[in-house]
Amino acid sequence: MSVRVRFAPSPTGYLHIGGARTALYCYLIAKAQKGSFILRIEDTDLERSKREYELAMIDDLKWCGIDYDEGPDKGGEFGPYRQSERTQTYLDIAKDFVEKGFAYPCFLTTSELEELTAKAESEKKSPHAYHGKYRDLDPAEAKKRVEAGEAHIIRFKNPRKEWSFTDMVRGDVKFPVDMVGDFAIIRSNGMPVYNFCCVIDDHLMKMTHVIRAEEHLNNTVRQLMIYEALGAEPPRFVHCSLLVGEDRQKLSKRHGATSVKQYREQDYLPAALMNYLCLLGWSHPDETDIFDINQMDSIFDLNRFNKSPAFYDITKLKFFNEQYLRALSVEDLATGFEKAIPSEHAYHAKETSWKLDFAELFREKVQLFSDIVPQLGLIFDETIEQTEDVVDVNSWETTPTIRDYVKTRVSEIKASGSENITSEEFKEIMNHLKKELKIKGKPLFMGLRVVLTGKTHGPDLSKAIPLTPISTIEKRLS
RNA sequence: GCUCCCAUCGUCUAGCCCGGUCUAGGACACCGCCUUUUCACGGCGGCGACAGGGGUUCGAAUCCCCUUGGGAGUACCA
Repeated sequence: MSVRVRFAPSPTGYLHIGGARTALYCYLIAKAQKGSFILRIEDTDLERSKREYELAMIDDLKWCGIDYDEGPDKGGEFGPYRQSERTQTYLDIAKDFVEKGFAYPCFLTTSELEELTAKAESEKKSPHAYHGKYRDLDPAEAKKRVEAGEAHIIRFKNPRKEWSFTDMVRGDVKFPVDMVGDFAIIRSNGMPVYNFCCVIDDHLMKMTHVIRAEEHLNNTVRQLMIYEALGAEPPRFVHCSLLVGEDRQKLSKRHGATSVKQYREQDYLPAALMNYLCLLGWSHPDETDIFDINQMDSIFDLNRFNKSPAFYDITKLKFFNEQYLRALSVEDLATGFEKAIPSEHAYHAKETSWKLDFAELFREKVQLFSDIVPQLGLIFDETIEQTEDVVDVNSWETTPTIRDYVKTRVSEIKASGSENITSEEFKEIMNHLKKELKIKGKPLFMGLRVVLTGKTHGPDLSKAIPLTPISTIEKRLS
């Protein structure tokens, strides 16, 4: 039987970094086994789910390079792939469950439930100890009350036995009899609940593997019960490790940039992000770390998951991004810059050679700008448009001499109508300083750099200066 | 509280299943040197870990138990 794996996000926000990693794993496993990868939208929580998020998620997945075979916008043999469009299926099964005694209507009101939960807490009992109040109500009477229109939910009747399953990452996992109570499967508004829909769909859509993060591990016990009631064989479960922040807690919004969208906006390269994410909880058999996720084929082995939670470290992400940035062709880099070039450089940007020169210059210097490296737009500023004086111009005694001479030459060049200093002219300036003024070594290079850029490090001057408008240079000299 | 899961350098991890080849390997970060008449890249090197305690064994990072620590779940969220 061919492998079928699904990624089932809830459209309640933008695609999360953790979600992207899970999606990536699902995608890679499906690919490695030549199976199918399915996108299913779990939007049964009417209040929180929004169509715009669904669209944004699909868009982000596309940006990540994670392509699925079946999904809400693609269709497929087992659709629809949006749970809100499958409500009747769930309701029919719930009804069947009630008739067969696997589930029952519960008339507990929200306030009653709160009271019982508080009572359980004070008695140091498990909070679900009282959820089964209507469990043994006569079915005929329950039916009568439901038909009379009394508010109710449908609860699953916990068969109260021990459960266990073999997780492909965790190994054998056992759950005790009273781990959960009689949990809800249909809300009072008539909408079904996650654990119920998830199992029904995984069954109906013929999933062979359920791959998700460890936060769902405990849900498995409820799901196992539903599989049994359905008379269905559960799929293979793969609970991979959680992504955590610096406080070691589950990665969430408060940890900073945690949505894929934010990295897109900062121009991170998707291949770099995927490569990094792939290694957070999984290891390559060859112990290599830079690799193309699309060239893994059967290398992606689900026996290589690490069980412990992984810290999402942006410093290391930046390293991956740098590696990918360097590997880009000069042409691709130049294309990437196009949108980032400020209008005052428009005359430059028209020249392909200028763009290529700049791209090449940039590539050499990627590391230098590691803080802002992903942001091509800002790179431009850092490389060419350094405006702040961060260094004392007089830290070298030769600096004033250099500045005076450079000032004179720049005025001359400008007077001749040039918009920038050519490499030849720059070389002449260097030679003059060297030969006529006898300045050499560090004072020469650093002096020139400080005079021209106001900083003590940056790209090779002979390359950067010809790319800088003469007006910008003049401003710095004044 | 209860249940489940986890535990190798600061971080991501290899090794663990099938004990010896591990004075524990790689990568990020950090530090140093070399290269470059700057910075960076690159090369070389350094710092740096088997949570603790008991077993089992000739031998344990690897197997077993306990302790400690961390995390997740405990919803009419997913």
